[in-house]
Amino acid sequence: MPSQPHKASRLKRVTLADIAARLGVTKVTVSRALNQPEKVSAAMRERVTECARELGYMPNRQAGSLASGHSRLIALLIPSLSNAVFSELHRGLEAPLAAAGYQLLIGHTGYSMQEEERLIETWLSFGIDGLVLCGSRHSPRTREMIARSGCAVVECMEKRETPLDMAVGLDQHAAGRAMTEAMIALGHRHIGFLGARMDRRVEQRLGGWRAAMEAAGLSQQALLTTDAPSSVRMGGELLDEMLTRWPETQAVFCCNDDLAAGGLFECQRRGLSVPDQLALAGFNGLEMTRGTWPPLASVVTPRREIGERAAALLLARLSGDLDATPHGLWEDLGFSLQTGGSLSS
Amino acid sequence: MPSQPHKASRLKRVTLADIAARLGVTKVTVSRALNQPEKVSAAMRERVTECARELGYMPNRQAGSLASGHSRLIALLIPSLSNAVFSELHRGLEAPLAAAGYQLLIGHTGYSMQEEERLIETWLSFGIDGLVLCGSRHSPRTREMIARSGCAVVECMEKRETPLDMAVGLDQHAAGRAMTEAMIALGHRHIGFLGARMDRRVEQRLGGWRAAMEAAGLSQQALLTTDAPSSVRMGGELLDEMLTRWPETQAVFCCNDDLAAGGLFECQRRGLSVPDQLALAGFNGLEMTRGTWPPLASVVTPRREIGERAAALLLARLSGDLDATPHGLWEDLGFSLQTGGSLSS
DNA sequence: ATGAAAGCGCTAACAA
DNA sequence: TTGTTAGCGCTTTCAT
Repeated sequence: MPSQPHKASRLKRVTLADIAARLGVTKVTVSRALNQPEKVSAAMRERVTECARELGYMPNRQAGSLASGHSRLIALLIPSLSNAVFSELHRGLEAPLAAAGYQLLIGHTGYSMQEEERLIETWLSFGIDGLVLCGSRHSPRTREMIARSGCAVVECMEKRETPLDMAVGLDQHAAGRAMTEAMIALGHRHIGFLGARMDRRVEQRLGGWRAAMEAAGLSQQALLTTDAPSSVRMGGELLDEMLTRWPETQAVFCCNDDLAAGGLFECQRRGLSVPDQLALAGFNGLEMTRGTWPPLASVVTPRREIGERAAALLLARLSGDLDATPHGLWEDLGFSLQTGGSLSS
Repeated sequence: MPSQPHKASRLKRVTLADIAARLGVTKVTVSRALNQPEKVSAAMRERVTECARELGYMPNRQAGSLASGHSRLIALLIPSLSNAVFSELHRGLEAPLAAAGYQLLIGHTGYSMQEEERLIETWLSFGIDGLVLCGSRHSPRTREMIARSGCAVVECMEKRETPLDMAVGLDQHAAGRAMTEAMIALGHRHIGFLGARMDRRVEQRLGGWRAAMEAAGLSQQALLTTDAPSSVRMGGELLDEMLTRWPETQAVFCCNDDLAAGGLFECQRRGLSVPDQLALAGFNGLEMTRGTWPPLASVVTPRREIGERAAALLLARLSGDLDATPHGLWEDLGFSLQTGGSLSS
């Protein structure tokens, strides 16, 4: 590694040894006073904390982790920073993990398995104790590294019959099917599907739409997908194309709420009334769906609860409650439908 | 620290020593073959990489960092995970830092100075080499820890006359003023301001609105703010209240695009035509503003460029180009106005 | 309640 | 090109 002139200019680091020397005790005592205060006399505790404060001591956790073999670090890998779904997953994880003394790291994969692999390699080499992943698609090397490391893992969001270790989420296929069935039940026959950023979860939702349409004997013709990132604007463009190609369309199921919001704006642009002339539904039930006009119908997914449950599983695993949380565990947290609004008045 | 039964169950870690023993050389040689391949014979390089692969070797970066004194880790602290502004800042940082061999850590402060302090303490104790912060408000302890550590720092987004080290962003006050002046130039007299999540940047934008209104001799009465998080829904609620209390309002400047989008939906709910009956503007110029109908007027901020510039400054500092990047440096990357659409047809 | 010794896995500086 | 010697700062035993 190259030299680092900048750091060279800093003050010398204060270490346990400095405190120990100043107090005429050994490093062990100082370490205990700071990390296991009950194992040290009240007087000593007092003197050590006072001196640490005075000198501006900051522990070196690299050294600590190296010596102890664990870091109290848990990494969360999310596909997208701007997708509110993952920020709510994060919210669910953060509090319980922090309460148990774990620090949550956030990594950004950009929906790339390769980037996921790179990040996991980095995190593992920094000694993380646990890992939270989104989805169930991982490279072979990712699987191998995780297995070797013995790191606790939870896979989130989608159904996972054979998890790497533990998994918690919902059945995206069933959710897609349920919403489509609701649309059919409202009397719609020409129901289109709009999908962007076609990752596994979106494909599962699409599968649900297909299953429902097929079961009802309806045409699966009005289908438009793109691998490009999902966005409000993309929703408008896709809906425009759909209405141009299949003008008979009565209802559109969008693979997420951003797309559906864009669809809502496109309807305004065209002067189409929602839901009277066109019914619209999204997926995830983000906060936004209750701020649009009309309110957006959507499949509400328990993102935050998934995070909370994932945290609980991780903590159980890390604390050694092995029997209570069997490997291969899969928990289904379900979903619910938010109808009305953009679907029916 | 508590015991860790889970990790105990894993395979023994493969270390440099294992490879060295197997090859009948010393650890140093193996370390060199892996990290400074040019310092070792081609044959040796070959044997080492092969053996490392075979044994599934994964370096321990805690040990490496501890020994070398640097980690090649840079932390980015963002106030909100779901705000697209910060995800684009991240995007700007990521590529250049990765290209230079640095790993970017993401931390989430939730707009809390205290959480920022806690995170910085954690990251510093894990030996980060650089730090990217949003904004210029930091607790005294945060400043002190950063100073002691000698860690390179860039403060992003807002104007900063006296940075901790380096800063890059834009003048939020001037941006707020410019948009307000544009609204005035369009002939509007009753211009309201809507603000949520009143952090420093939003306060500066509000200050810009005030300055422009005052300069034009207009009333600053139509002002509604809340400390609650910003959201589409909140935008609708605030606009509803504003139009109820000040029915004469002709134009509304929202402190960000989410709020403005909510305002757009509220106008639909009320059957108000935008911009004919009410003009609307947001702030940031997110992708979304080009997906609404009508397209949303907004102040376009160079978030991505700020990230790229921050990365460049950090790398310059870390590589020792001290003279080229003076401490106390502040770079203004400006802004631009996106008008038309929701502001005027 | 405190200490002594040993070592976590790696890299830096210097030798050969 | 490769090896030797010393740590980095902390936490573990195991003693006392």
